[in-house]
This record gives sequence, C-alpha cells and structure tokens, in this order.
Amino acid sequence: MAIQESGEMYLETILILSKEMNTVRAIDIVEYMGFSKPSVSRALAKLRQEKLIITDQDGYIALTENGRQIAERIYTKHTMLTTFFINLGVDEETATADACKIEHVISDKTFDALLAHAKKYS
Amino acid sequence: MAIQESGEMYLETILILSKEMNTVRAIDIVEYMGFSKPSVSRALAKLRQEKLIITDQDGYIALTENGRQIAERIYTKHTMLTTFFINLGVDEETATADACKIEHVISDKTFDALLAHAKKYS
DNA sequence: TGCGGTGGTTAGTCACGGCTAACTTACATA
DNA sequence: TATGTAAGTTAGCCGTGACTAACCACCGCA
Repeated sequence: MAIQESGEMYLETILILSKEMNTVRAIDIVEYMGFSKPSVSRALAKLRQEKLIITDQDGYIALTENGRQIAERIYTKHTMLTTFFINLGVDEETATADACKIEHVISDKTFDALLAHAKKYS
Repeated sequence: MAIQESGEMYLETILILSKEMNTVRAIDIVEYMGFSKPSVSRALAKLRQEKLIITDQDGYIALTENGRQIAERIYTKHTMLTTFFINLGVDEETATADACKIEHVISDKTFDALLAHAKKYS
C-alpha cells in the first residue's frame, strides 16, 4: 500500500520535531498536530508496520532510512514553497498553509521546475 | 456544509462539458470522469441539494449562479496553473495533472500572487 | 502501599467518496 | 405489443482518517 498524504504529514512532523527536541514521543506529535492520542497512535502503528519509523521500548520514535527520505523530500518542498510564496508577496501564514497542502500533491518534476525558476527570479 | 474538493471537480467538469456540448447529462460526466454511474448520481444529488446545479425534467444539468462561480474559479486556476507549469518546461501531462490537484488547495491570495508573477516573467 | 497523573492502545463511530448489484423508467424497434 | 437498451437511482459495501470512551501500564510520592 502506497504512503498517503496523511502519512507524509506524520513523517514530516516527526522530522521537524526531531530537529528541535532530541527525542520524539507520540504525545509530542499529538500536541504538535492537534489530533487525538488514538488517531496518532493508529497512524504511527501504520507507519511502523510499513517500516517508515521505529519505536524503542521507551516509546521514542525515530525515522528509518525510508521514512527519513520521504520526510526530507516533503519538508524540502514545504520550506521551498513557503519561501517562494513569501517572495511573491504572500503573507507568511497563507504561504505556510498553502505550502503545506501543495507539498503533498505537487510532482517532483513540477517542483524542480518551479525551484529552478525561483532561483533565477528572486 | 462547505464544498469539498470532489464537489469542485464535478462542477469544473460540468463547466468544461457545457463549453463543448450544449447539453450535459449525468452520463456525460460518468464518461468524462471515469467514475461509476451511482457515484456520479450521488455527487450530483449533493450538488443539487446545495443549489450549485439544477436538473430539468429531462435530466439536463446546468450550473446555478453559485455553482458557476465556483466552477469558473477552479477552471481559471486549472488553466493558468497548467500554462504556468508548461512555461517552466514541465511536460503537458504532468503540468495538467499537477494543476488539477493544486487548483483545489491553493488559496486565492497565493494564486493571485503567482499569476502576477507569471505575467511579469514569461 | 496505594493512589493519581502521564503516555499509549483498543474498540467502536462517523463523514467522505469511491464501488457493485439491482431496480425503475422510458423509449425505440422488431 | 413486447422486448431490449440506455439513463438514472437506491441500497449497501469498503478504505481512509478523523473522533470519543474506556482501558492498561508505569512511575512518583504521600
């Protein structure tokens, strides 16, 4: 089963949290994403099953190599799109919100083209 | 209840079909979108209920003023995004596919900014 | 020692948006 | 007139991804 948009969002969140807090637990994701504990628990179980994350006996979560690759790819799109939109004059909040939705649906091809263009014209 | 991405897709399809065939019936939408008859029937029932389309006694479908506004907005985003991506060097198929997904999630603010930018640099 | 808080899971529900099966209705034609 | 086909609807199912309620396990402290 292919990874869904929701799964990508969880992986990206884990990456972001692990940048800013050393250890990541399910409860941190709950607080960051604003979802309920069971929702996060079930989503993480699915990611664990697909070997995109691993959880140690203390409940600390880490991305596997596969998981990290997906998370980094999404996160890169997120930050680049946000920056691009802000440079176009969009307010930060809107830029972030739009980037967060577009990052999951834009193809690598179009993203790369957009990135190359952004480098030239901003 | 707010209009969903799926509803927008149906409205856009009705607009496109009505540009190219005078009368639009459910079966035309079935063929165009590749969904089953019941799926289309139920989706149209929902749009009818929300007064975004009307159907006459012969089954011919028309957009209401509200429906047309939504459809035009999405369709504009669709065509502009497609053109923009193609101008960036993306192949037509990818550009269309990406536009079709992004058109539903991009905000008016970001779209307008993108459009203004595209006008300047292409 | 036992009690409360924290973290996590299990079970069951819901809306959305696809699907198939099966029905109705109407029309065209043999 | 009867039959077959086309168009549409109804009923019921499924996966996704949220939710609440309720439970378990652990840990610290009075």
